[in-house]
Amino acid sequence: MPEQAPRRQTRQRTAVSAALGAANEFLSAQEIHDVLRQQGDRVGLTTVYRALQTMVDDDVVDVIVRDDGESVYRSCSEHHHHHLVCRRCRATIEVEAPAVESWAEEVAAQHGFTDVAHTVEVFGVCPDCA
Amino acid sequence: MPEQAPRRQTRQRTAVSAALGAANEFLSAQEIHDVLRQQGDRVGLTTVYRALQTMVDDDVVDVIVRDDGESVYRSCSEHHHHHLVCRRCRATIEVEAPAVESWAEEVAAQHGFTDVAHTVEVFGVCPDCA
DNA sequence: TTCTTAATGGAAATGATTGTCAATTTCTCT
DNA sequence: AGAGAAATTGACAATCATTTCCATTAAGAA
Repeated sequence: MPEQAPRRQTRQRTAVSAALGAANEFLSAQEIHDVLRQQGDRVGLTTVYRALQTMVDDDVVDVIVRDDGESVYRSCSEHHHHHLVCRRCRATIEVEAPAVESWAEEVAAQHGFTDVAHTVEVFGVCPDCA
Repeated sequence: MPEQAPRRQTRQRTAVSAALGAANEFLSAQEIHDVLRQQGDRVGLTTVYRALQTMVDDDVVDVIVRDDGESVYRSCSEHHHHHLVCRRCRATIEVEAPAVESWAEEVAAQHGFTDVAHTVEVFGVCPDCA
């Protein structure tokens, strides 16, 4: 199952990766593009989108689609996890959800569903913003 | 907290509501618009969007944003619940998630988060489609 | 170094959703 | 029933994130 896609190391991809690594929150493609520009890294917006997409495919970056439909990205650890996100400052904490994992399996099984996946995001206001 | 917005009963709103009630799956605004048109109900697309929005505000309709960023709607029961959705035929089942509720509270509290909310959706392939 | 092909990026296209605003309709009040 | 204020409608234009195009550039293997 290891789908080995050719992936060349370019200045642009490195830049996107670095920007994402420096941030501790979810950023949109456009925000990343702005950050890079302010640093003097000239990278096409299209390229930013493409870089993010490949990183998502490679499972080194997480995506969530916000309520307004915009996608936001964040570099992540490899193992399965979920997020606790501050709706004010956007600070993000990765959390484990063993209870949820088993619950999802169970509910799905109960109804005869297979090939199960799930999305879980928790939103709130962090201590600093409260 | 009861925000009593004036809501007039119109042919269009009734039509959207009925279409949504008849379906047992999440439909996009455009799909609802198509369904109505095929029934001979001539309703403007803009109006469909607005009707759905008010219904969401009134908590009689659920929305979820799909991975591609498109919003899909479904009439729902009043109480808090989550969804088990077939990724093939889109059939949807409302499920309770007591374990998840408490887990979310707990995790949020652990990190000092307040004003907590969460989203949970489970996807899979239903028995009929498997 | 040369070659093959992935990667880039600016501009144009796409597609869902929202804004505009004049015309229409609901519903309350008389 | 009639009048009138305010909500609603709908065709079209405008937004805006994301994608497509495609000619140019650059990465990495030979």
